[in-house]
Amino acid sequence: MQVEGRFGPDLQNKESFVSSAVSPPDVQPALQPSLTVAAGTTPRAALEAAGVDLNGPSGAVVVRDSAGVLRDLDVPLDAADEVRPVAIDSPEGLAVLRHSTAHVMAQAVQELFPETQLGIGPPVENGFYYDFLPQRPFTPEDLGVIEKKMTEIIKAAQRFSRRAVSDDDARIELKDEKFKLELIGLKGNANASGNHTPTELDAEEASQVGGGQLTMYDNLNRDGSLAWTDLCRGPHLPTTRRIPAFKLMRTAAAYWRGDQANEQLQRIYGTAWPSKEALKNYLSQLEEAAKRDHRKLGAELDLFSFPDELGSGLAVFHPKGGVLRKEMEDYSRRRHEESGYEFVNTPHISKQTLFETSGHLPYYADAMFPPMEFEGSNYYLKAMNCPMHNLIFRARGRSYRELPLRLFEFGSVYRYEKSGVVHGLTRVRGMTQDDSHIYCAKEQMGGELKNLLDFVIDLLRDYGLDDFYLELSTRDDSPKFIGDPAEWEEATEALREAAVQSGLKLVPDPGGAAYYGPKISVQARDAIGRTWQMSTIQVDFQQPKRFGLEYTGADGERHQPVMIHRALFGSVERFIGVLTEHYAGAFPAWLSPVQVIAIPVTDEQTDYLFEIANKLKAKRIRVEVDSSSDRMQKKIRTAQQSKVPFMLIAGAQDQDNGAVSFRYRDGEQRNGVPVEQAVEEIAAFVARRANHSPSVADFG
RNA sequence: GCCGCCUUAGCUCAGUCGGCAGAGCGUCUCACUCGUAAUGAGAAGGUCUAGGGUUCGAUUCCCUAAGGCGGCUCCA
Repeated sequence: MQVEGRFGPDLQNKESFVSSAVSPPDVQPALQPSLTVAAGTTPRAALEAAGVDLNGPSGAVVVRDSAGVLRDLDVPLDAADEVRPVAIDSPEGLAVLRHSTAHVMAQAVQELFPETQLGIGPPVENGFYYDFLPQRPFTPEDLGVIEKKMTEIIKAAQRFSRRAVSDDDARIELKDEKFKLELIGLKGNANASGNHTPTELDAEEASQVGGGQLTMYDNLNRDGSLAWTDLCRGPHLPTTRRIPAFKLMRTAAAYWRGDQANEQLQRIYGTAWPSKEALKNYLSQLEEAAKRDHRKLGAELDLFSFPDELGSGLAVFHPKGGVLRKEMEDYSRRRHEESGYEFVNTPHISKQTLFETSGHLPYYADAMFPPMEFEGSNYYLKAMNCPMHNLIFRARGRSYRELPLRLFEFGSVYRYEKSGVVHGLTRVRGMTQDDSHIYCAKEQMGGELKNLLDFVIDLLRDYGLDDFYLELSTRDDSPKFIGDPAEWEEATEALREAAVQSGLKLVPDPGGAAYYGPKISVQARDAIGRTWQMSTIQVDFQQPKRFGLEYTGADGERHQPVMIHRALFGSVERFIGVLTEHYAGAFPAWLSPVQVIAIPVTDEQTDYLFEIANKLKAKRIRVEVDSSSDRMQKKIRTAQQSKVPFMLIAGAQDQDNGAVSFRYRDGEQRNGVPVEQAVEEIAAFVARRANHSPSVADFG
């Protein structure tokens, strides 16, 4: 169970991608037949007797016993049992492969850098890492040297040999490994005091020591001599020879046990695969992902940049990025208008007292830009819009007849993100949220949340994202969560109901709520399977209280409204980043900064194309005529690289016929289309907001 | 914020073991007028991220800062 946990949803909240591209989610490996292992014999013997493959790219590397525990092939079972082989290319087999490769890497590191202390070395999505405390940090050149040493170890076909040890013996054996000693101590604590101690091991640490009997894994040379040893729960590959393909990827720093207060270790990440080909595929998928990087495409397509003069995490949008942004916003505004939202505007700065009222200060002061002192008051750049929307609600008495009151704003906020976390458009210091706050009566909350979730999903689909799952973030018993538990319960249930009703997969996220209320977040998978957190919907009982928000009910009494926060894009910047990567820069025609490029075969057709361009412009199509002195082929290449959906090409023949020729983004062409028809086709395609690239098949 | 690496023309990158810097693409000019992914020739373009230090001399070595990249931590 713990093994599954390590590769399950807990990894999905990171924006680590490629995973699902490599191994599609929810694919179950074919169930292996079970085999009987006699008491005192090894699983290997049973597998060999049954003719199970133990060497190929799908060969078995460990077995799963009847209790669900993974076991080494060469460790005899105490009692007879039914086991199933676990193939190296199954999710669990891959984890074993990667964990064993991590051991080989640690062995190589300690051989090359004998003073190096060991941290932990678990498998992770697509690979593994091992944390070290070396004499000096690793350099990129070190990786090559370590890889070479690893190859030697793999060629030596060292056996992974399991050996049980007592805690005391382990302490003696590992007296020079302070981090391992700490893990042994933690394991002891966890056993003594049961669950949920503050020092509880996480899944990755548990893979080192396990919960009960400690075990060591000895790497034995073919002559039986000891090459290396590590404290480890196992299981492992039979021998290092069973590692078909690996590569060290990068070095990084990581805090011991993930805590900023602890010592910082040097981490090396690697990847390992059941075949050279699988490794190659993985690496080319990484390349594909790199090609889609919105930071790179943003520069290439002239969409946006991050001038140093502005400071880290502050983007400027160029004209082409501006068009994209405007189209996105325009459509969003229209949909909000149709769905009963009212548009408001609020300033970017405010006196300190507002954020005191809202409760954001002092909790979030260090995530806000420092205040400016002015006329005896401290002014803050706003990091959130909600307090200002609350003031709008409170500006006059409110009636139940006005509820739900839905206030919407493209609100710019500024957050003082730490320097190390700023990343392209997805993590910035200045952003515009498509922010909305909905005030409703408690009785309306359930229905409002359902409608809201439908609206959100529907709108995301219109932008071409169509693969979603939801995350329900709830409170745990941490003291950071404030408010009445009954209210939490009610809001959580309302969110859960809305989520269930949506029919989407729901992943629980206990403890992940905001301090003031539970939330649903919508995760979207992009074109190459990476998941991104998009929209969030949050229930808040706190701010209405703090701001004293109330409305007069049908009963003539004053009531406190429920407040729902929601942002759909998250931020406009981030959404543009995600869409850029989703479409690899080849945006849907309706969002494309330039929708049509007209290319004359010779200069003779330039004026003719300008006339056609005018007809398109009359239909609000964004069109450019390439009247440069380049040759036609070059213009086509340039247009292709700019990823415009439509190229219109005209030569003398087209001009004589009052026609024009199409070249679509996929390189397909359609010649001799009458001008009026061509204009209509383009305008119609853009108007219907199709998200796929236009091609011949669309216009038959 | 922490650790490591990086910063040379608009972009991608060479290069100088310390002696006034180079390519391709892009830009501009001229010629070519061509039917679906690069016509040819020429020109312009750099205080080598910034500040300080060492040195006869620093883009190169050292220090500091800024920005970027990869992680960690964080993400209301």
